[in-house]
Amino acid sequence: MVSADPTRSRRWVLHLDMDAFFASVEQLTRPTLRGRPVLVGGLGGRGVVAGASYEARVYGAHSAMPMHQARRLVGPAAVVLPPRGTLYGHVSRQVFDALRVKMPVLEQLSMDEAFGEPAELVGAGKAEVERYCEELRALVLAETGLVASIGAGTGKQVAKIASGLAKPNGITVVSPDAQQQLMYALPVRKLWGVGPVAEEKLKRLGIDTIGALAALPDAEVVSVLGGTIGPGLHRLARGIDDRPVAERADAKQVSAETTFAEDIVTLAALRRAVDASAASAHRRLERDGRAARTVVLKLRKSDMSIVTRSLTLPYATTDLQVLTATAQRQAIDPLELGPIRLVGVGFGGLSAVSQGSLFPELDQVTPVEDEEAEDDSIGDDEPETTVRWRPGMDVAHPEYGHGWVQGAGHGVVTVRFETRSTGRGPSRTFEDADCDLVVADVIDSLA
DNA sequence: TCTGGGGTCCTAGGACCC
DNA sequence: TCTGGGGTCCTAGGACCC
Repeated sequence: MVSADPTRSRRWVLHLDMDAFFASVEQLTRPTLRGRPVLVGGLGGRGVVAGASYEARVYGAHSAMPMHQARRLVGPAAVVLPPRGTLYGHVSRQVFDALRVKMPVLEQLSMDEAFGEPAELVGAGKAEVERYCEELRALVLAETGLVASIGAGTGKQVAKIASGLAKPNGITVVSPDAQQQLMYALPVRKLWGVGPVAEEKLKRLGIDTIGALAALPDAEVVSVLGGTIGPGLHRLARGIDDRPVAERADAKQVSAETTFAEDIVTLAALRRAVDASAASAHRRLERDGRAARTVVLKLRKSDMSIVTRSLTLPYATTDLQVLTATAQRQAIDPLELGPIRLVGVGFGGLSAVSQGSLFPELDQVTPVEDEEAEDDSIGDDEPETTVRWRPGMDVAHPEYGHGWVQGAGHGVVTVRFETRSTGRGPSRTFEDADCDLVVADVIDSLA
């Protein structure tokens, strides 16, 4: 075993992971849902679970599972809600802002996960690390009302595995001498970077566990997993993981994509979808504040294969018309390509300043002919009942306050009036057209 | 009624430049 | 007269992560 530098080997890396984050935020802000099996995700036929409460996991539901399947597993008690991304982002910021006070350097992996490597834990013992993690958990709970689990170990890989073991609502500190025993027994898939493909390759060689991978000669690992990925994974398997914890750089691209309930089969329909995706990605670009040079069009066919086309402009721009036209230029007629289930537009080559063009003559955007613009505009949505209220929406009423739509249809809408601090609130039913009921800010549900 | 949406990184070929 | 080598940028696809 290589452990060259003793100060390195005594560092502690922490991995903090919010428990069932999306579902927990729903249960926090909508007290009626506490203790109930909540599924957050797409409601349509092609939706998948983005978050499942522990009450839902008991039935076997988990994230990335098709929603209809999760629903069937959980049964009639299931509460299915559309994601409230803005709210999760807001709470996520609360979590990590609070943590940064204690741990200034955080490597955030997603809305609900981050690594930390606190300087004051260098050389600390297990009990001290546990105390520290308990303080972090208390901090998160006090700040947000939510529960986080934390794993600790000599490196990122072990810390991440440890936080998985700590869930729900716990702490797992893996000391250096316990590390190998723990790791070697785990399936190789648990290694960060081993997905379905690498797992299958290793399986064919009879390599099922991290220990078996660790025991393989270097050369063999390289021949199976490649010269770039292979050596890194081999080191991780052997418990060598001195990757530093560092703040993430700015995003390299922003994108927006949509899967349609029914496949797109005409060019006109594809054009409309590209317009919508470009506009949506453009909103992200504006929030980001940078300009883009490269425009990527992504199409997923009905057989799930992905086709991408990209074009790089001579200069970076924030201009919606230019970016949209560049995306449109890359569209492929579904008559040639086949039915399309997903359309996405991404903007890359992001640079801080939006420069004017050095070559204005190149800026002529060849307008895309809007062939068949008129036809085909029916049939992409459900029957024309202007649905004002959808389940899961945040609403407000002058008398009852803030609430959320539990059910809508047949000319009436049922609203549960409650927020984080109210406890379980009353439900009331209104006429669809009731003027007192208005759409409300999702953040108000945290009150 | 199969399989979301937001990302990262790597590979590999061709164009182009010196 | 049949042929270099290195570097960068662009494009397309794919594995992987949460």
